[in-house]
Amino acid sequence: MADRKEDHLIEDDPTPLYFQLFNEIGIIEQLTRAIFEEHLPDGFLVSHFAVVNSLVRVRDGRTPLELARAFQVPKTTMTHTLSGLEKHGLIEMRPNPRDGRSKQVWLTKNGDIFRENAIRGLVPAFAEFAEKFPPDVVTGIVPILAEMREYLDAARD
Amino acid sequence: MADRKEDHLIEDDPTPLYFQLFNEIGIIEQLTRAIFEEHLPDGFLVSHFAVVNSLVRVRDGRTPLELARAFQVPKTTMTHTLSGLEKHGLIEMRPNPRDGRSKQVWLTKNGDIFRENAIRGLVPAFAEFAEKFPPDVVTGIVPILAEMREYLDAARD
DNA sequence: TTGATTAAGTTCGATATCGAACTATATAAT
DNA sequence: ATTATATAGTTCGATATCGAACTTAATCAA
Repeated sequence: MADRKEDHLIEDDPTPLYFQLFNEIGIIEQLTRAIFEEHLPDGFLVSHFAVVNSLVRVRDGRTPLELARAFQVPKTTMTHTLSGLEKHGLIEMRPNPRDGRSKQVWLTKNGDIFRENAIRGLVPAFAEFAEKFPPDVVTGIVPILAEMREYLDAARD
Repeated sequence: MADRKEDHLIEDDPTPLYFQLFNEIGIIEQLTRAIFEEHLPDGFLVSHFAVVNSLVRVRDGRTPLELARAFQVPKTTMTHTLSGLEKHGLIEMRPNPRDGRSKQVWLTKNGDIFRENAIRGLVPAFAEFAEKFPPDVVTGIVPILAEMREYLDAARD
């Protein structure tokens, strides 16, 4: 029979552990978003960069609704984000030839330059972080985080 | 001399790895916040719960500014959050006997009940999550996340 | 076809976040 | 003591997020 300490440990309420997990994640998100936005030109948010980056990394020509789903934001939010990008000339909205209700989002030359500058601006911050948390440490936790993200995403009905 | 593959690996640009880290964290935050708020009474946000929880877990009687610093939000945001909590009778604002400019935030009985109900409502969601990600897995990554949080917090000038 | 339903995107209204400016009080300097 | 400076909190204005309702076009049914 296990001793009392062990009994206590296995029966201990795990709730605070999960609270801590999501709390740490929430704080890191808040801090990194602030750092991120410090390194973007004035008036640009992470949401702007994320969309532009996705247009390069995945592909452009997607519809606003596809982008809204990719980022899991309401389509009204995506309308707003895209209008900001369009106003700054980083994207072009064209009619969707396959659907008269729809549009396509295309990256402009300036959009591409914006992304490259943004990434260049961020690399030093990453480098500093990487000194303290080298790639192998990050590689150790990213797969679990990705699993959690997938699980939570799927659980979202 | 290391072979080419290895050379490639050690010289490989780690930037995408760090992008992914913060991206996964950002998505998890977004999804868990949504889940969290689904389980709170209508009109309450994570920020409300977080403050009430802190008043129990740390202590009440702290000033709005102390709370703003604890959550790393501008004091104007804390004013807004506290006014919502006060309007619902979950906290009481009293003058600070040590400083005529300042106030103290005290939890009410209803605030305590609110917190207990909120936690009770969240436990099932945690339990489901815990089936897929048992405590030992979470224990494996929380310390690193906590270290990252501390580092980023300290780096914030 | 014609009419009904569904879907893409926008507009509108409500609220959260946050910086700048303001008010009132405390602290420091002389 | 008087004056200058700094601090706690609020108010105000700008913008982001997001749901509801709306417009227009596509699809489905008869």
